[in-house]
Amino acid sequence: MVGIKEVAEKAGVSVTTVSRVMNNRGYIGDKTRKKVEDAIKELDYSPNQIARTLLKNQSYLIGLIVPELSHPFFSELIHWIEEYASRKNYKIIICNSLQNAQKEADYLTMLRENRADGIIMCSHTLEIEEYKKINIPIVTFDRIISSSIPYVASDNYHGGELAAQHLIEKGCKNLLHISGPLEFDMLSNRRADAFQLTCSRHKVNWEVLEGANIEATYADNWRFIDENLKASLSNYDGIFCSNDLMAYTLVTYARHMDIQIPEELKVMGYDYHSFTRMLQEPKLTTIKQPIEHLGKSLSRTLIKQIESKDPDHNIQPTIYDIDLVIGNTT
Amino acid sequence: MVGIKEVAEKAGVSVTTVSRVMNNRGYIGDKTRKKVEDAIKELDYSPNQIARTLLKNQSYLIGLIVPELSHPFFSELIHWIEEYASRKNYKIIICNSLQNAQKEADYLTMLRENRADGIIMCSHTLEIEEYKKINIPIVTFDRIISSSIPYVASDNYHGGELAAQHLIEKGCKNLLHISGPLEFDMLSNRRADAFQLTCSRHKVNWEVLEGANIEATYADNWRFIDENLKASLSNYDGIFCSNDLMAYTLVTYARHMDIQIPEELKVMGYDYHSFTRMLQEPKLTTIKQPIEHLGKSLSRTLIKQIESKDPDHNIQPTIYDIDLVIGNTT
DNA sequence: TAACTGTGTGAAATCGTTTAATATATGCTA
DNA sequence: TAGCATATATTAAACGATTTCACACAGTTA
Repeated sequence: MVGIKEVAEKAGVSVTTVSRVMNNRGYIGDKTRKKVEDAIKELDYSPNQIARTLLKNQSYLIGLIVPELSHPFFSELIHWIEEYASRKNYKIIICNSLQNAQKEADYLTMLRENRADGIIMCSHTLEIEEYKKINIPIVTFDRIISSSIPYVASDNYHGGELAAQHLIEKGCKNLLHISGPLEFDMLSNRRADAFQLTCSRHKVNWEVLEGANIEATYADNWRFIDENLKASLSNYDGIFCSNDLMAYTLVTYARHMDIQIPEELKVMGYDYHSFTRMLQEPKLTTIKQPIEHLGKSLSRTLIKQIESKDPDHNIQPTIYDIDLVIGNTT
Repeated sequence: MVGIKEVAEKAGVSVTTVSRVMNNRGYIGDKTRKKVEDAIKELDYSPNQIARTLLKNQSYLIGLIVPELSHPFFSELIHWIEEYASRKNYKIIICNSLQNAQKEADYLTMLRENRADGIIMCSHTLEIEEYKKINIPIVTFDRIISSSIPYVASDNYHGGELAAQHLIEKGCKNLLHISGPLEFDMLSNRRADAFQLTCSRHKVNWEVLEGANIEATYADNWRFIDENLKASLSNYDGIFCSNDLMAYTLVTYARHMDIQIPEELKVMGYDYHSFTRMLQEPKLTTIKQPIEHLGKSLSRTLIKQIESKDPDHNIQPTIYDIDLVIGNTT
């Protein structure tokens, strides 16, 4: 591929002059500019950004690590992350961790070696120390890593509260929450906290069951329900699932067991991503995450951090409120 | 960030020696190796891949251009593209064209300037000439650009044929095909070709209506059906949609019009991606694309092309067969 | 006329690696 | 003792851009 040298040669000027024309810097005579532009066109010259990156130490590259990119929630989140980033001229390298700690660590190493300008972490399988030591601007989704690393999240506590309140208002007396895995200290765990507290406050029976995993298919969810709830399902009159896919599975499972939804059992989900919006029957009652805001905010927060001279400036967390979407399952 | 020079200084050797230790090249004494490794560890040295890329002219970067990354078909395709590529140590830059020609052209320029090793094109809004002149290894999905550019696709013709045959076998006499936009010469247009031919061969009435767009939401599809088929819907007893989302919308629309599915109208989709697999009611009859094979094959074909010395070697197209998945809408 | 200002251009250093060419020391063989 | 293979480490050029500094020339000002 032709470089700036060939262009300079063809135009009969120095490489400095070509660089000047390309970047509109310094004085350039009209005739010289013309000569250079002609040479660029004729040789179909394309400036080598790699060389620029090396010199300037700025790659305009953002690493995006997600637990599963084909999950409807994350694919939608990625959409908005990319939308904002591309408008600001940043590129996104997509890293699919599959919740595998080794893969996640490898991706971090790769991003560091390739001098990514920043990292958006939506997957959290490593210890906090691992993230702290990579020394690249980071913003996390749904997890607090340290006070110097900003995070973006929706108001999970409020989400859990709204869900419990809604079920209670609808008359439920025996509630169950099927939560995500609680082992890592993620902010989505606040849904379970709020759920418990709200139930207790209203003197309503409650239980929590861990089992709503991101990577689970319909069949996985079905199996989980069948193994853990087959016998006890009729004990509950309201179930709040930590994601819509589990809620959907539960609704069809319950119907299959001849339990009337919502009369005998009310079911709520969480997310309201493209799958749920598309779904017409049932229309799930769920908590809507502001995915567009979350995605854009992740990009915005990271880029602001990258471009601010003062590294400790603006590391405020951003928390978006959620909405209750009422369907016909409650 | 520390460079190889600082490491060399700390270890009391030359940069060449450090480079040798890193890459296991040439002779290195045990004591020297130890000194270097200690220095690397102590300084937390991370080799700069950008510099390597500049020198070797190999970025291990693949540009992936898709029309809409949050669409269930493409997000699943991306999953498998990434899966294969990451195993071969390639990185994926994700480019969401949104079917916008300007955005697509900008992405191509960006990938060229960043010296991507190759490009996977799943979005096709530009003229063929534009793709030919970028001079980077390309593989396309679902479109033939030139005889020197390999493509991967599923057997769209067979898909259209199977769909028509199935509806005919089920007794349909008046068929409609809601196709994708036919303006660009994409291989998915073969579905419409095969549909027409198969109908004609079996002496069955048929029509084709363009309107199944990738970016369409449920509401968009509903509006399309309402505007174009409201009056004529009862004229048909079988409709083959070019994607599952349109088929799903159509099923709910028809039911809303009190048309019995499948008794009065049989509906088929195309894709069988995660949304359709998750969906329990209706269970769509559809044509299953082998998304995993398609994604891996896109990566494999591109990487083979990148790594082969002979640039004209192995530009065979790859075509995967499809399957009929029978649900309860036919 | 000397100093200054505005305009236009080029040589060379720099970013962080790899690698070909070269140097040096050691031990072995003829 | 020269010749040679082996082992180890270094020097310097290269990759393709940007940028600092230097310089040349023309016109203006004091």
